[in-house]
Order: sequence, then C-alpha cells, then structure tokens
Amino acid sequence: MAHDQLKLSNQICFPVYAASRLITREYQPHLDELGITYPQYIALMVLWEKDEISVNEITQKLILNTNTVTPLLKRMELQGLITRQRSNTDERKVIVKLTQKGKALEEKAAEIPQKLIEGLADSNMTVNELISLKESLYQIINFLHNK
Amino acid sequence: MAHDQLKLSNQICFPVYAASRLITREYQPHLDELGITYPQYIALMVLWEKDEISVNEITQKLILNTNTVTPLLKRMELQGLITRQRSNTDERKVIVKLTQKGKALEEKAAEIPQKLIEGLADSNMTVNELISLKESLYQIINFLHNK
DNA sequence: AAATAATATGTCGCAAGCGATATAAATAAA
DNA sequence: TTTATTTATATCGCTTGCGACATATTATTT
Repeated sequence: MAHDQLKLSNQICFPVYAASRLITREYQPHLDELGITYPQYIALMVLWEKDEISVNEITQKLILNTNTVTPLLKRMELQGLITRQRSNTDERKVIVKLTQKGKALEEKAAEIPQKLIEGLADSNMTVNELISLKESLYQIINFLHNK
Repeated sequence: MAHDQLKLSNQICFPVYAASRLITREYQPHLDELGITYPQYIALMVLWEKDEISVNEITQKLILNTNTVTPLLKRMELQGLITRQRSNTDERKVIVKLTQKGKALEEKAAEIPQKLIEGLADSNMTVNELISLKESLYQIINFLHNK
C-alpha cells in the first residue's frame, strides 16, 4: 500500500456511508411492521410535519432529486398512503396529500425513534456525543448542499 | 405535528443518510475521471491495501452482502479492473485479484482524498471535529455491526 | 405578442443495496 | 462413512439514487 490516504480507515466518507446503511438496517424491522421502507418513512415524516406540499418541497427537505422522489411517491400512492394532484394555481406543481391511511401511520411510527435509541443504549455513546455528531453532520450537509 | 420525535431534524439517521449521499456526490467528478463509481472505488481501496483476497473478505471490509458485492465485482471484471477465480485450496472461495489496469488506478486515485479535503476547507469544520465525527461513526458502526 | 428563459415534474437506463432463496463445497456430527 | 451443518458464493426481484434528457407550464425579455 503505497498511499496511506487511500486506506479505508483514513476516509471520512466510508464511515458515513457504512453507518447510514447500518442504521437503516436497524429501522427495517420496525418499518416492516408498517409496511414501508426507510425513504418512504422520511417522506412521510415530511408530510406529517406539513401536509399538502409540492413534490419540489419534498425533494428539498430530503435533499433528493425528482427522478428519485417521483417514483417513490408513485409507489406510496399505489399503497394508498398519499394522493398526487396537479395544483390549480400552478399547473406545473403536483400537490402531495396524506390519505387517512397515511395519517394513521403517524401514531405507530411515533414509537420508532424511542426504539432506535433503546437499540443504541449499549453502544456507550453519550447523549452529548450524539448531539455533537448530528451537529457535525449538519455542518457538512449545509455546506455541501448550498455549495 | 403531534410527535416531535418524528421531526426530520430530530433524527440521527437522516443526517447520516443525507451526508452520505452528499459526500458521495463530491467524489463523483473525481471518480468519473477514473471511470469508476464510489462502491467500486472503496472495493479497489480494499484491494490496493491487500490484493488476492476472497469475495467474503471484501464483503466484511465494506460491510456489504454478497448479493451486492458479487454483481459489483462482476462489473469491475467486465471493466478489466480485476479478475475472479475459484480458489484451488477451497473451491467455495473466489479469489479477487487486481489487473494491471486496476493497480494502475491507485496512482490517480491517490490525489482524490486531498481534493476532497480541499473541497471541505471552507466548511468551518476543524480537523478535530472531523476526527471526532469519524470516531463517533465508528463507535456506531462497530456496535451495530457486531450486534 | 412572440421569443426566451426559468421552473416543476417526469421518463429512461443503469448501478447499488438487500431480503429471500439456491447451490456447491468443506466441516462436523452421528 | 453417511448425514447434517456450516461456509462461500451466487441469482432473482424489488426499491433506491442519479445522470441525461423530455415535456409542459409560468415568468421574463425583447
């Protein structure tokens, strides 16, 4: 190995990438009970926070492109979680709205964050470490997102 | 919004997930010059560190499953970056070996980490923050991976 | 008003990622 | 030495994620 900077352990990207997948795996059994995937879960979180928003607002919040979000929303529509309807005031926009089924999921989903934290309880991570971790990640996200 | 714990900003998973995608996007232009993707890049990093290893060793290092790694390696074989060959001593194993082309890429790739750090220079992240971030992530990774 | 640019959403093709499952070889147990 | 179990790799089907590109609507310019 001629280049130490190419060691996996010296990279910042790899631990972020690996942690992301491992944490998503932790969500999976809980999300399975709701019959949704992780991207569907965070899309629902956006809608639970503010209903009847455009596709574009969702892509902004999730930092995803329309070519990812549109098919995602279509699958959610097929599952009966949301409706998609062209805006009357601006025909370019599509307004996404929660159905009763989509709204009802919020109550069940509300228990998931607590379960996740319990799952991390034995990891020796302090609350302060987790807060600091989140702040560092948002610093990177905000910087790269507005670049 | 009846449940604050369901706010996107209160989650630990979302910033990890978003940061992972944004950082990978930063790599993309540099990796494009080498004609490889990010997962191919980290697979090569493993091989540059130790050549002629089994598929299983690669899945362990990358924390991925064989159903992800096998197709990844097949694409890399098609590109002439590696060879895949059944082990003589244990016919279950497939040994992955860098080709000259795969080895040659290391020199070009060696410049990428520096470029990435330069790209983050204006983010106001200190070196200590980055080190602390990496440590926290590995704490989560090690915990979840060995769970 | 006509032409141009910007905005919003969408399709297509491809590479990941992974659950479920299959197959073959090596190892352990009977 | 059969039989059962473990290990290693692979296939299939599905959802993501994204670059390249297409289409329609709105806003701006000429």
